[in-house]
Parts: sequence; C-alpha cells; structure tokens
Amino acid sequence: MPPSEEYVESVLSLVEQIPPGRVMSYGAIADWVGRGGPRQVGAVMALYGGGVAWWRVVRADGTLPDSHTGRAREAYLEEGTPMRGALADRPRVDIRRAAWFPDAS
DNA sequence: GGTGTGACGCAGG
DNA sequence: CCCTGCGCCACAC
Repeated sequence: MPPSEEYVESVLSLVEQIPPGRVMSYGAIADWVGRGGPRQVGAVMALYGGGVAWWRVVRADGTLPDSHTGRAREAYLEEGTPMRGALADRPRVDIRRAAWFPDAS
C-alpha cells in the first residue's frame, strides 16, 4: 500500500513552497508535517516526487542520493544554491546556509 | 509476534 | 573522509 493521499499531498505541497536556492532535509519536512519520519518522506519522494523540485530535498548533511547527484548539479548552478565543492564529483549542499523553513521566508 | 528494507539521522571510532 | 552501529517510522512477508 502506498502512503495515504493526504500525507503525500502535505509533503509535496510543502516541497513546492521551498524557494529556489534553498533546501529542506527529509527530517525537517517530517517534523514540519508532524506525521511519519524521514523515511516516510523519502518514500513519498521516491514514488510521487517526480512532479516537484526534488533536488531541493536533501539529506540532513547536505548530500543527495547517489543516483541524483549528477542531475541536481545543473539545477543548483542555475538557482545559485550554496554548495561546498560545487565542481567536485560529489557536490554537497551547504545546508547551514541553504536550509529553509516555511515561516522564515 | 519477528524480520527485512528504505531518496533517513546521528553519534562514534 | 571512511565505515559501523542503532534509532527511527511504516510496510511487506
């Protein structure tokens, strides 16, 4: 069984609010929606994240899933997302500068 | 009930 | 920087 429709909606709608150049971690999203955990958020993104800015959802340490690092780099360059080692083969978002929360614009 | 599995998180070594 | 181990939530077997 896939996650409930409401849960999927609450997660995706939150992801859609993340401004360009900013990111949220799986755990932060889970805390904000108040249901499930980081792994549930990850499951939602894996199944239904294709329609949103999935590259703005990263791990708490700023890294991304290996399969997405390559495709995300171009988006990061365009949006000017703060990164560490932008030119390295393993790009890493500077989570401390790029982290975003709904109430903090 | 028990076990395994994840687009995870965090503390240790 | 690397690798482990354990906690975590929900689900499938």
